[in-house]
Amino acid sequence: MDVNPRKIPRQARARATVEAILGAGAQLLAEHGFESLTTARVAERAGVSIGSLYQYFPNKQALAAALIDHYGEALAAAFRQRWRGHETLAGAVDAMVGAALVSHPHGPELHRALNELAPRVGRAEKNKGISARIAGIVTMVLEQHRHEIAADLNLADAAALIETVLETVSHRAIEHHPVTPDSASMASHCRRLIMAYLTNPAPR
Amino acid sequence: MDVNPRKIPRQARARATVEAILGAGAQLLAEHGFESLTTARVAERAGVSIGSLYQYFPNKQALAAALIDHYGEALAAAFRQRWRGHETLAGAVDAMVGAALVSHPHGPELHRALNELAPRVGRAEKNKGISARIAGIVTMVLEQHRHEIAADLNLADAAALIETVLETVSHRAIEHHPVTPDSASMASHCRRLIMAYLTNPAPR
DNA sequence: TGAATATGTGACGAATCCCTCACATTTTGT
DNA sequence: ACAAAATGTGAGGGATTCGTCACATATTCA
Repeated sequence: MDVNPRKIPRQARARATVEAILGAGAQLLAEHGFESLTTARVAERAGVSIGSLYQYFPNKQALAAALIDHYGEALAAAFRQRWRGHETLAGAVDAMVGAALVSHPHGPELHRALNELAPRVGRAEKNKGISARIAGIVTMVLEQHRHEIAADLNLADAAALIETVLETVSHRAIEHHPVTPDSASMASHCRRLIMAYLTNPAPR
Repeated sequence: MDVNPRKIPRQARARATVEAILGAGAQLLAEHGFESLTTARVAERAGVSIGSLYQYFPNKQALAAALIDHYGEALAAAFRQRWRGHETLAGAVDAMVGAALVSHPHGPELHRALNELAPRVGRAEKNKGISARIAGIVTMVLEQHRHEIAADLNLADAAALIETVLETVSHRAIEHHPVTPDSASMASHCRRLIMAYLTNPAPR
């Protein structure tokens, strides 16, 4: 299945069309999921004709892949800008948890939908790459506070685990998990979880 | 959308038919996801006619809901049987992590697919209920080792966080996350994460 | 055994969806 | 200004899907 763009927009008008299509696709994907995402509905919401959509995206999967690429980059960029300049490890962890809890620039539904979608449109690696980049950022932050972290902890492994925890906990917090009292408490427990893990050496 | 079963099977033959339909549905859901799950394909894989399927499930959503109920219960039951009789907190945590890493009695794909599916067929609460029950089991385990756990930690909150971590980490470990070296290392880090969280009081 | 009930079948109508194509309109470049 | 290129349009073909219905077969029970 060819997933490459059929034609690149040259005029400003065409770029606006593509933007409108991507925006409409993101909205509908977040609202109703992929199985009820139809090319006709996307075109309608975008305010363009179905023909215009197929001029830039050869098929429905290509549209989905474009959405994953477009909003995945936005997510990683949003995360990168939130961890700079913290003097202490506690401050950096605070920032990371805070970032995870708010860093869904286009809503958690869209984030989840794109995650589910990626492996079905040949973009599994792309999405894993985003996670890996965020884990890389976390690794860098941890390195800056190496002296506060248990010496026997491998930073790359720890960063991968923390990235996983951050992503999921943020999802759960936002969807009001029944056993989770509220987001503030969740964030506080999450901070404590990560700090305890980082600063205490393995027992025995 | 009515999601209740249309008719309950009375004869053994009918029960076998329903079982075959549920089994086929689970297989296809895990293999290809919900958007390519068609009633005709489910019936074909189950070895029954399409008409038989519609005798017990009024529509496609009802079939999905039945799958969620059926396999959700199986998951909770599988988890409950793995935590009994551990003398130490470390042993209990080991057991929980191990359970999370293997307790997908019908494969992680099915588990993920059902999780994604629940909110779209009126079963969001059901799935949250399963998580809550697992969190409740974790709470009981923690209570049995109260003396080994930091006194200022609320056990219910901690259990909710741990349940979340266990579920996601197991997903990631199985799908071979790139930055995760291997499952064994993942499990070891996961144990350390949870133990550090539980046994160390909040700093300052 | 025979009637009543339960279960199984699969062709088919109605609805929906993906995508194409012939053509209209706008913009660019000379 | 005018031709060439870029962009936009939407009806409709071909394919797929959901769910029904009239009928066949199997089981139960008196």
